[in-house]
Amino acid sequence: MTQSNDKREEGRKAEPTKSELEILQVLWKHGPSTVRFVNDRLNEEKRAVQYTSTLKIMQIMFEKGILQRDESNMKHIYSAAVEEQKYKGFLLDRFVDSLYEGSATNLMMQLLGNKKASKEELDEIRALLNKLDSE
Amino acid sequence: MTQSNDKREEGRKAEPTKSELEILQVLWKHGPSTVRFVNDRLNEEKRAVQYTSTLKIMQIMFEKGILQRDESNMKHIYSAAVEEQKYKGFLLDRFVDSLYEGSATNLMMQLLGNKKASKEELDEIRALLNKLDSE
DNA sequence: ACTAAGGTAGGAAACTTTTCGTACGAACAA
DNA sequence: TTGTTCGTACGAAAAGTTTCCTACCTTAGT
Repeated sequence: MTQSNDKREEGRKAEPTKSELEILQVLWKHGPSTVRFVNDRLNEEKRAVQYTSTLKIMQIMFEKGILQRDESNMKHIYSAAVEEQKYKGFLLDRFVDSLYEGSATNLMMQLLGNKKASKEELDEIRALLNKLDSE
Repeated sequence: MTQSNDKREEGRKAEPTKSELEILQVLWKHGPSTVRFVNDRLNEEKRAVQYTSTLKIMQIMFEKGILQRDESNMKHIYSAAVEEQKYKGFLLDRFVDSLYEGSATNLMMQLLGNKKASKEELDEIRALLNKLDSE
């Protein structure tokens, strides 16, 4: 056996659905929260969604191991079980693989050509490039 | 009325599914093709999939306006109705919006920090940056 | 004319994801 | 104690996606 048993399956967050992603964003942004809180944020920032719908999805995510929860109180407190940067990196890799044949550069090209980046952002990127270079 | 009627709805390719994306890739890469050809490519490069399954999905995509087809022959010739760069740009925007709050820079940071880019790629990016700067 | 091969079309079935109705428990105010 | 509010849990319905079975048409070979 390697290091992976069937207890948590660290690496297998195969397909985060759109809803799951929205919920993760809220938890990453605001930290551990109740279902009520998450649902309110979704309704404010995204779209109308019923309380029990949010609850259901969060329960499912909990079962999948994407979320953790503290059940010591009646109001369960949920939090992301996956690290934001790691997880986004994982999704990014998949995205790059599926659309740009795995070439981050291709994506960059597209991004830069897209006028999505302002002057300041370009400078920022340049700075980062230099920083990476000197390492 | 503006210029949009209900005939084609240019802008509304809401949710490309995974399968749809795979098919688009094939068509972008190889140009106008028969269903048979696309299906063969999918089976070679991706995964086992039945001919009629591919057919079905391509028919649906046609109805959605994502694909065009030439029916003058018995063997319909399908092609992408959406431009590769434009469409990928669209998907990229959505991706950036949903994961990085619309900040391309944030994404870049992640990308560069991810070691997904090699030395040569970094140089390439730098070159592109300079080119953009002088415009 | 007949058959075989290969194509399209349509619909049913299987899965997955999302939404919601309902039941029920705990906390609290009157 | 009783009623109201707010929470969880469960399960079914609804919607979307994917797969595949079947019917039927066209072409080419015999």
